[in-house]
Amino acid sequence: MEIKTDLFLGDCENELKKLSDNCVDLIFTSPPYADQRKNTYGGIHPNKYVDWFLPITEQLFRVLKPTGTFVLNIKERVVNGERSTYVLELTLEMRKQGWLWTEEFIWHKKNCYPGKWPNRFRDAWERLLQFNKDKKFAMYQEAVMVPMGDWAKTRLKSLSETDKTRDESKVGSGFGKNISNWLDRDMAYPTNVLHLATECNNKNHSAAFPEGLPEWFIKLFTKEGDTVLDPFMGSGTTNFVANRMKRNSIGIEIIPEYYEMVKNEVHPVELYLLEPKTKYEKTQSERRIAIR
Amino acid sequence: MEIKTDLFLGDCENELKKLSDNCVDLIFTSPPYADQRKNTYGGIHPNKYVDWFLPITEQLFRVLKPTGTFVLNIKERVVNGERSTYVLELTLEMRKQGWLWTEEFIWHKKNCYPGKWPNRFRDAWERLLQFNKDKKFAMYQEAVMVPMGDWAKTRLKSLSETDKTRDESKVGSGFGKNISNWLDRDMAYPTNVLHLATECNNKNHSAAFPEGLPEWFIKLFTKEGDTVLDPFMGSGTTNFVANRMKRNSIGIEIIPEYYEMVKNEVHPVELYLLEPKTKYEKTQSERRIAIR
DNA sequence: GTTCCGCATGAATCGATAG
DNA sequence: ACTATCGATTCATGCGGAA
Repeated sequence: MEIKTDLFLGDCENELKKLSDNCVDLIFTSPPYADQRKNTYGGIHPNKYVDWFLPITEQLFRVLKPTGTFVLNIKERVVNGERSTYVLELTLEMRKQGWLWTEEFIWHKKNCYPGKWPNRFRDAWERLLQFNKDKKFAMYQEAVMVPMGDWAKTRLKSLSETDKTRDESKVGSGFGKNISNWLDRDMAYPTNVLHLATECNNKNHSAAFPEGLPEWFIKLFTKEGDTVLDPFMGSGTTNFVANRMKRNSIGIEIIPEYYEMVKNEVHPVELYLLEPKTKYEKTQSERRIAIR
Repeated sequence: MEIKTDLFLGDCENELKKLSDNCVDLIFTSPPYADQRKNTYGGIHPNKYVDWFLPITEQLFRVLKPTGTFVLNIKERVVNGERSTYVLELTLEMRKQGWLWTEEFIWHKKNCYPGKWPNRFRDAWERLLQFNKDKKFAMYQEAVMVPMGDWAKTRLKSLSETDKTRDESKVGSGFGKNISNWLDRDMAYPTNVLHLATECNNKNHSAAFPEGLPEWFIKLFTKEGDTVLDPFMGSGTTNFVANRMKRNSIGIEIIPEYYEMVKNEVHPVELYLLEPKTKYEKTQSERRIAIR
């Protein structure tokens, strides 16, 4: 099976228009959060965020297959002592576009950013909003099952050592209580809470999320040979993981430095490049170059 | 210190009107979830939920002290394959009433019940929405500190140079300067993700949440002698915990069976009853009976 | 080979000060 | 008044080198 990685350099909304309808099985992305990453992405004001994002979700709706899934990793920031509401508003507006808000997964960030404030604790979670076009969508639950033999170990591992210490310090939390219920099973299904640490010691590139995050959703919502799209590619984590898992992938990035970096790191045999017309003066079909 | 537990039997909105302004330090409650089925307890249709709840939150706003906090335990149900949006809408509408949406805590239900659906995993989390009247509110962070991770033990031996230089070089957020402040620290501040198991072995009453949940928020947002309100008392978990923790509490319950059950279980010395006027034909002040 | 231990760093937030 | 910048504060993790 030949696996392709198509990379687009340019504005997300514009580049998406070059994709045909119903061609993507999974969209997994983490857009720039409002007023964050100002130094790189310029920062969208919380009040403008929904207006900025809706034209993009409209394109995403178009390119997603009817059986496909859109997973949006996002978290609202604190402004003036209060959580911004743009994620809530965005969800409501996306439903008006036809999206179904199927589920909300929680990414529990085991090693969240430190800090202390008089009225707030550390923020240790982010949203993973699942949207679909149709009530019927592809889902391969078995692919993310946890082997039962390792269940206790894995489950305990999912709660970090620190969490365990804290559990034991509580009275009667009895974590091992229900393990006996599972002894006669081989595999267990996971829940909608994911326990993952952020990757903070990656020298080359600092990804917004760990590889385990897209990996889990790629397993769950696609099979080999399917196509994964990340319209805010960044350092390309989604695309690298998709490639490794034998899924085709499409990445869109507006910052040339990131685009170049990903382009150079994707395994050449499996890379297709689509650069802006202005750069090479080629037609769209000509611009699809397979490097071998 | 004399600790009182005031119980009201009746409709939540009506009973709340009997309370004076700014008299409550913490509101902790888990309202009946929206339900399509009619004629069940709390069988409010998802489409009507916001309209039904807003008059109640208006009263809650009135009775809460300016320094007080409202913690709402809620989770939207799945209706027709989709998550209902009433919690999102409620949050937005409450802000129009003057509430500040300060924070959203996650209750990770470690032992949620097994189950299998073709397009959905087990729901292992619920929201704990924190609302305030003012940016300044009472918060006792030290009361909920947790054991620090093991890393601290080894960390303290070294006092490496980088810890100091990082601050001097001013590279983003620093660790450095005041390492001596926490040299002997063995406790850390928690995050906004709570790991608690549901209580499944409670014979008498099936509580919506484990005692650890109100306990944590009562520790965090009140001190001894303060007043806690649960406008949807149910089996009285909030009130029992508050009482044990030497906080006054108020409970409102519309179902007589629940009301009677809680009334009989609260320690008599500390119980004040406020029953509907129609039942005993007494004035409000007369109805305040201390049983000793 | 394990285990241990040092270490960089991460979608942060608040309050004060400056333009 | 209103926005922009800056300093102060704080944990946990996985990697890699050492024991």
